[in-house]
Amino acid sequence: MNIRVPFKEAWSGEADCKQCTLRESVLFAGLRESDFEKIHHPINQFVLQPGQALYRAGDAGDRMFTIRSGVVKLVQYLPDGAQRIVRLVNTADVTGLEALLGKPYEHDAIVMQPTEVCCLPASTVQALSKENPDLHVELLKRWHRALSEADAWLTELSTGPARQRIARLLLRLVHDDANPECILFGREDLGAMLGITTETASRTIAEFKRQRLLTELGSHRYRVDTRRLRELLTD
Amino acid sequence: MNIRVPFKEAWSGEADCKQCTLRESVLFAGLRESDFEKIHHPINQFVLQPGQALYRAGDAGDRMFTIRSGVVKLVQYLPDGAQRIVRLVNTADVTGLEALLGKPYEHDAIVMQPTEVCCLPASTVQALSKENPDLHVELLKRWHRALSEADAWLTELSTGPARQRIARLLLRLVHDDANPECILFGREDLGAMLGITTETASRTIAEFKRQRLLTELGSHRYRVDTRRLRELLTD
DNA sequence: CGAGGCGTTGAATGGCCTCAACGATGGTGG
DNA sequence: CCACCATCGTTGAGGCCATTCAACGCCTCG
Repeated sequence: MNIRVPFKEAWSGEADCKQCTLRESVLFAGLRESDFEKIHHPINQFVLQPGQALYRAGDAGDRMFTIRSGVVKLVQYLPDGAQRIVRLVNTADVTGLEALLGKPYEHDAIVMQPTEVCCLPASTVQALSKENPDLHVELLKRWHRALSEADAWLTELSTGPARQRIARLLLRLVHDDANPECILFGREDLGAMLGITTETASRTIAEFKRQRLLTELGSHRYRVDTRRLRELLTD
Repeated sequence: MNIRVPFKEAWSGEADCKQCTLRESVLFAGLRESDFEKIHHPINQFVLQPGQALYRAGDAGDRMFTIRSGVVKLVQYLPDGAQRIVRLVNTADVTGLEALLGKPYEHDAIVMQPTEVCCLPASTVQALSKENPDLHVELLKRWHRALSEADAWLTELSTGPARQRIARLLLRLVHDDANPECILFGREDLGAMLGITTETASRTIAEFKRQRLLTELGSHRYRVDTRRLRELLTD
């Protein structure tokens, strides 16, 4: 289904980390002038399209990825073929941290929207982090963040009846409470995130629309009635 | 229900990390002779009894804990009171890593069996890790391990029907395939781990016993028919 | 001996899954 | 430009599985 793309086809340039527009929030935020001189391998940038894989579970982990824009899903599979989306990776997040320890990737990382990524060779990050404690701390923060996310997915998105799970997911997807909009995923992905079937996901979303908890704005965009959704969770 | 215990009551001595019997597998495995001199605060050891809390969600995170023996559950709560066990911490694992970043703990850490712990002040670990890259890597490994566990709990223990979840949990609890025994938890904890009710947990365990997939050995110990359990997962 | 905690079991309900059909949408090729 | 097909979302019917509420036995402990 999802085709792995030779990175060449998606290559979109060589990054200038010093000038990076995400510099504030990005892994390399704490780098000093002198550190940049130690980056010998160029940092490449890519653009990927929905359905393409950033990496696959089991691949030798030799690089990490900073998401500059877009969304990536991390997918794990059970022996019987069942799949579960374990986490989402958003703008300014780093994924593929396993590479830092020389371990193979543990998920399929599959792009859900057009996505720009920077590709950080594990060896480069290893070398830099040996001498720069700030980067060190920054790495721990990323790992902490991933773990918090993982725990939240378990308690919020895999607990209770389907309506509550969907409600919690929607509230999670709305970043700005003043402008409560979000982009919703395909029903299959919804199911894989919440541990329910695509039909149940579809039915519940449809029901929310009828109850005007959701208003469709076109092209997968929805307005969310956060207040009533929250009520639904406390009753 | 679970009472927080002033650590004084459980205090069982001051650790000599150099002579630690877990030295091989423990966080401080990579420490050099010279590093030990930098440990100014003593490393305290404690013994806790089932039901006691190592720490509580929201507590200021100022120390991390190495489990020397026993099992600790990490619990998260939903606003409506529902609770979920998100991970277990076993012998030689470290918990409370949040403290390293100065963040409050994110779970209740509650002891399930009589448990020995070492208490590592966050400041000590921070200081040591600034200068010792081995400890640095060791920390990343712990974090990686926690994250892998978290993902596995989601895909293996929170996916599919109750029977499969329990089967997967049992297989996970058996460490030695040649001697397939495990210690089983209370039904309430089982439910909280798997996202099912205590009744369903009880019913399923009882059914497994009737089918001789499980044989009770007394005091929560069970013999597990790993082969037939695995078959159950692939059909 | 009584009380409370824990595991088990029953009956009934309801929610979710399965299987199936159908409409809408969007991209492709004639 | 339109017919065609594939994909995706929706909806229905039926059945199973898990939940809910309840009762009961067992054990430990005060």
